[in-house]
Amino acid sequence: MRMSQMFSQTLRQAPAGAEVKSHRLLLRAGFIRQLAAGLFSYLPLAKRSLAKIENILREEMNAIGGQEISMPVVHPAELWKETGRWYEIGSELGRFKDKNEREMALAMTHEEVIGDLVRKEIRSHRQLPQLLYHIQIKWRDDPRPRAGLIRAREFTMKDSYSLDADEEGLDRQYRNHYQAYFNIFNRCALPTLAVRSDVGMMGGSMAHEFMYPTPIGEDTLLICDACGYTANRQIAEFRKPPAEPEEPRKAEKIETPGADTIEKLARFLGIPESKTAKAFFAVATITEGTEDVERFVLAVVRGDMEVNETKLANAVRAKELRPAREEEIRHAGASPGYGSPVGVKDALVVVDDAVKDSPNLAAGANEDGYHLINTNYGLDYEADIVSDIALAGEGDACPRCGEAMRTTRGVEVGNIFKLGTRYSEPLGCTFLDAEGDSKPVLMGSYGIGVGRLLACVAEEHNDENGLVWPITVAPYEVHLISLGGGEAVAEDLYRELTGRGVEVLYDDRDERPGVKFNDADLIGNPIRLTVGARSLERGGVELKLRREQESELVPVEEVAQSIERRLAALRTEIEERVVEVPFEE
RNA sequence: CGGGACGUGGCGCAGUCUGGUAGCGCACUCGGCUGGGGGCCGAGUGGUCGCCGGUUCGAAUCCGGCCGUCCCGACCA
Repeated sequence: MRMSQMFSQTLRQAPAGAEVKSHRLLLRAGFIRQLAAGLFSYLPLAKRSLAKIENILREEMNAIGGQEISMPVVHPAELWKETGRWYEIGSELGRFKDKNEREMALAMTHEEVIGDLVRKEIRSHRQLPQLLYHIQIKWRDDPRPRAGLIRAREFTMKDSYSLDADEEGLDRQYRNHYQAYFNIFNRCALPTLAVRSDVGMMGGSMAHEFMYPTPIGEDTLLICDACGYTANRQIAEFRKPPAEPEEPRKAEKIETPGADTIEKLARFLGIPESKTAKAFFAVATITEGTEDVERFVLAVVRGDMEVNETKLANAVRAKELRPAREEEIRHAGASPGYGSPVGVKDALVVVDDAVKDSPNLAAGANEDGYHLINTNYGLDYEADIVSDIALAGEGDACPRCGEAMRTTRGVEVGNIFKLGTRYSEPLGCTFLDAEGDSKPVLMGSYGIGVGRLLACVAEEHNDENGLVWPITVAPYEVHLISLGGGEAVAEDLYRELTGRGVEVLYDDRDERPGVKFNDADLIGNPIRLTVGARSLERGGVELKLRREQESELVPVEEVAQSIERRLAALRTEIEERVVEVPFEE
């Protein structure tokens, strides 16, 4: 491609509002343009990089038996009503009516449509297993799009769906994806971690998220460097520091004026926070039968811990969970700042397992200005549910090996879910097994955000001058610059290299050298060739890797060979990153 | 949805407080010089100042409403 004819232009300054590095650089280098919040156009450079990523996705999906299909972006509402998601999902689902006033949905994901295909096509266990995938646009009306391509409203996703007759088959497909995803991210030179995760709106029994660790990430991860345990904070477990064994004493009400936080209470009583109980009030939306009801939830953790709202929501099987308002708390007979399960009515009481095993805790008396000392689970109050509902944090002990864990932030670039029968049952996706019994198909779903992946690669590979693409994702392999006196040789080289199948971006513009060098650095193709009177006098063409400082002088007639050698080396480097990864459950 | 900020040529911004006929840098066009890290000189093109309404002799500027964009939070895969 000749830059004199290329549609993309570089920008000296990034538009205001682009704060994240990848967003700024992709904008500045002419890869993307924003149309509206969370909506982007992909210019030629981005389109080329995306095509490369998509090909990697295809290769890895095909390698584990995937077959590519394509499903619509617009779906009839009926399908989404069948799985219940039409009602479960809020404004994030795009809805509209067609000209006949039929309700339609914009695809957020494609479980419903796959399910519809499966129930129409799959009848026998002989047709299983299957792995179908497509690369398609999704619409999620995110309440807050941000960070450019990292969180867009319209985005392209590779999603695959596995269909199996039994648990072993589903497990195999899940593990295949686990490895394939590492291969994909390694081939894109993007460091990632697989972490155990919450199943969220997808439903199902097991899920992993593939996280690119970066401070701009929106998720918090817990990592144990000693044994390799990794988990999203939403579900991360940890070993809770055990309480000192004591004989339970009799609860006693005492005056604690102004001690409406755990910190103040502990200081007032002269005890550690671990000797107190913390109450958290929430209202959960729970589906009972066919109805959604709101339940008041009183959660209790030990004073030295925080409530994990995801764990709490899962413990009560809530569809939604929000903090309670003061009047709701008072209505239940509790008192904000002085709350505990003792004496509250009409509350779903959830107690963290550590509270159950910690004797003689100071807890609220449900009366402003008063606490109870020496409360004991089982003596002073009971719970509807005892479960782990505590939030893991920096330094907490690993649930597996007990070593201190650390936290880091991450961007989710992919996820894998064992859906089981979450969709096949409501949609009636059944098959006849070898015994002639009708059984629901076991499904898995596996997603990778293509644009987000591109943005993460950009986020990882850049320097103060611009992007530094890995060879597998770069829009072009070679950036050829002609300077004064080098035009004729550059033209010849451009013809020769493209003739040999090398992807060359050729800066044939009448620009000053500084402009050309800066644009080359900004765009970030891996190899730069510079031809000018000065280089020719010294005996040839300058060859420089984007990521390195020094250039090498190559005689004109050896350039093609030299380029091919360099490209092969860059590819080998990437291939060496692709290794087998042990499955961490 | 809660909090905050911003909206002025393609991009980055000033002007708004204190109302008086819209400006700077970059980009773009033409001419000339220059020619290995965003160069210089000269001449130009381009803006209903987000939209609607109000106040006023007069509104980018003051007032009200709306829309849009970004950031923090809530939410979410």
